[in-house]
Amino acid sequence: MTVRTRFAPSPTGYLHIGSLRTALYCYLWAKKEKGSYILRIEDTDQSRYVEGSVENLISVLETCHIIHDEGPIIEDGTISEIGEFGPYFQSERLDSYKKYIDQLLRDGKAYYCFCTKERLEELREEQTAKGLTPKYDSKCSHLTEAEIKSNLDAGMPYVIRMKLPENREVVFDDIVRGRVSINTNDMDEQVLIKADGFPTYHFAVVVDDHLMQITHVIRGEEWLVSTPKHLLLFEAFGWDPPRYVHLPTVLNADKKKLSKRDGSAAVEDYLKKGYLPEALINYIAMLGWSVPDGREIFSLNEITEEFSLDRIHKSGAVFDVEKLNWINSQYIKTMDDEELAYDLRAYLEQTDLDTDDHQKMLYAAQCLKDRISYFDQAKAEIDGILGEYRFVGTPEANEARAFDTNQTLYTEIFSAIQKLDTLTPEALTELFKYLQKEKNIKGKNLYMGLRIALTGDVHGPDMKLVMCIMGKDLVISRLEKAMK
RNA sequence: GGCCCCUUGGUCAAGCGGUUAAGACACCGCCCUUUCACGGCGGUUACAGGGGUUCGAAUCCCCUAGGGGUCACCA
Repeated sequence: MTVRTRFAPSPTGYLHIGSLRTALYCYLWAKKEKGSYILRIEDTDQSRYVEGSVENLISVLETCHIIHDEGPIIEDGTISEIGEFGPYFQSERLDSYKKYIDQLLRDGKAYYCFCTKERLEELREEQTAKGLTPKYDSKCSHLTEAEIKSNLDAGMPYVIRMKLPENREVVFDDIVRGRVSINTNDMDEQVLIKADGFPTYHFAVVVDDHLMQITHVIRGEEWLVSTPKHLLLFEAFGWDPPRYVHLPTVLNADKKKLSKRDGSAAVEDYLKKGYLPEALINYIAMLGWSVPDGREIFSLNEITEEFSLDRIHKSGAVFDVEKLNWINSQYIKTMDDEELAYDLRAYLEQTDLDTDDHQKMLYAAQCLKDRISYFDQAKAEIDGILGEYRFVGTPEANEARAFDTNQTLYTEIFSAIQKLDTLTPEALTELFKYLQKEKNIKGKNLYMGLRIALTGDVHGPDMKLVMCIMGKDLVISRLEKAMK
């Protein structure tokens, strides 16, 4: 049987890091097995719909190279669909849900419920007060046919609930969790169709996974305990259920579920900060999955080759930005200067560096390549070079000023630089080599003083590249200032 | 609180009855070096606790503790 997986987000905002991993694993498993990966939009809660979030979702997944075989796509700014199992928006599948809920109703596997929200709330309060687990009391399942008809005729609002067998142990074999067992007595008679006529997740997911011939449901751990309900529904219809794969939670540093409040839980945030999609995907893939030999840097294709569901971890994993930084820096190091210079443009626009000056951008790329972990850090580095000249009064800088004493040396550098047309690393290397030899001066004494004179700092990237980025004019004017 | 799930260093993790318990990030030290960084070398740090089973347990079973998830007409 061909493997078919699906990622089924609801369009309620940005794409969460944890969701990205779910999507990635769905994609990986489908590709690994030469199957299909489907994107389905679970928009059954109209009140939570966020304008533009579908478009955003699709574009973020696309930049991360997680491309679906079926589902909504964006062409020329408008949304259309590819695949033979559509529509892929649940809000457009209401006919299917209607058909199947009627079947359940006929078979006595579901029933109308006319209880008001007020009664449900009171019930909950009572149960909670008694220390019981809140749960619907099945009142409406005892309604006679005549009562139901008259309620319906009277136009009473209603929901449809699923009928649960009593005291039955529902057991299933989750691919990462193993055997999981839950008793129906601990379950609630879930609403399947809401008062507005829309299905709940629990109903829609079962109908759609069946109709779309999904073979593996790969989703977050938060669905683990509701899986028996879904299984019971599959059983009620006489359908074969898919295999289930419940992924461990992505945690924050406090070992709580990573959320918006932790700063960056949105994939877009990382993309904006200048993390490479390839690196992000690489890191995310390793959060909860690994290979025996310990390799950690993988391309998407390589991960696909190696991927297997049985190596997915059971316990939650803390999202560690430090490690992400390291992985991303590894990717940056493999970029060539042209590539890096191009990517850096957007991040350096607010600095004094002329991003249209290709040569200088190349110098910037060279000198930042193994200093930054992600692109956004480039700004501070360049500001440190070109920004406000600062003879900062820090103790560190003051101490280092001890080097800044050889005025004749600077005079010599000054005139040598003035003779150069433009500054190049080669020309500067030659100049400094000559000076070191002629003046018998230690590299440290030469460079340190120069660095302070030019940048007012004691730390920074390679001096020659710094000077090339500054350019002849700025170097000269700062030297003049330092010599006074 | 009920139910379900989880538990190897600070973090990600290898391990699936016999290992000196890998590796990576982070941290510390040394080397390289014009500083910082990069890189190289080395180091500190772990099987939650207690019972079993076994000649032998990180690996199997039980209990305890801790953590997480879930208990909506949200997904």
